[in-house]
Amino acid sequence: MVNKSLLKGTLSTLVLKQLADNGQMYGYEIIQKIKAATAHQLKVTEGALYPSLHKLEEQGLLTVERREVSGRTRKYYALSAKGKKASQEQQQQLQAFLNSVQTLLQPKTN
Amino acid sequence: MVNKSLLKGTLSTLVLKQLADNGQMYGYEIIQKIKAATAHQLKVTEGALYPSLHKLEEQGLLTVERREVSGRTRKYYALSAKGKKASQEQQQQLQAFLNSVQTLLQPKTN
DNA sequence: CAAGTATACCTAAGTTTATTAGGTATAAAA
DNA sequence: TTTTATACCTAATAAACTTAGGTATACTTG
Repeated sequence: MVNKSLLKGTLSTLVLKQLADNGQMYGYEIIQKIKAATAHQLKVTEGALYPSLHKLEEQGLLTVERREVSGRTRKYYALSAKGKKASQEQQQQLQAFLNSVQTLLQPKTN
Repeated sequence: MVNKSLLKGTLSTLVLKQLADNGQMYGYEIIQKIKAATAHQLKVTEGALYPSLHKLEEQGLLTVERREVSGRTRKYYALSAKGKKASQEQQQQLQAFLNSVQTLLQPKTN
């Protein structure tokens, strides 16, 4: 009943950041990486991730390459030039947002 | 064209926190407080805040009291007992979420 | 004094972005 | 052989915003 995902709006920024850090990645891998990096705190669902990837691709921020790996198809995504720029901008905005929220969450000094 | 609000999901938690810190507050005041506290970084719109307050009230987290002040009606909100508990829980969850996102935003150590 | 700005509340339509709940398919493990 | 992991996908629904209005009073300013 709790925790209806605080993720809204931040997912695409986090995806871009993963690709900025790791170069080529496929969807399933992104999900696992985020889960591992946050000690299973953040769990990106496939229903959120795949549409997000498709949108980023559509916006020209990602390039895609299909590859067969041990019998399965993977779609490797990477940042385009436009995507690199967007990634940096969105990281800065998200950081500013985090700072603001963090400020508001500070315990009140009575 | 930028910045389609990263606020999604966090607003009600921030509202509860404001009330936890300041006791009674009215809607317009909450908007100004958040704007001021974040150096105009976070701007809560009325279209977001008022429905949020109504929902929190509906959930029994807030109590309301109408008051006339210098010719205008204000609705003063305060945390109920249930609201105090919810406020603390939601703060903790939001903090955990911020920590996770912050971790993911850390510059990669190559 | 009139007009604009600030204060103070509200809602409805539309958009975005997630959740939930499916679906397909192969490979590895039990 | 059945389950779990890997790997992709989408459609219906829900939540939570933005945008763009509306009403009304008080204060400020040319």
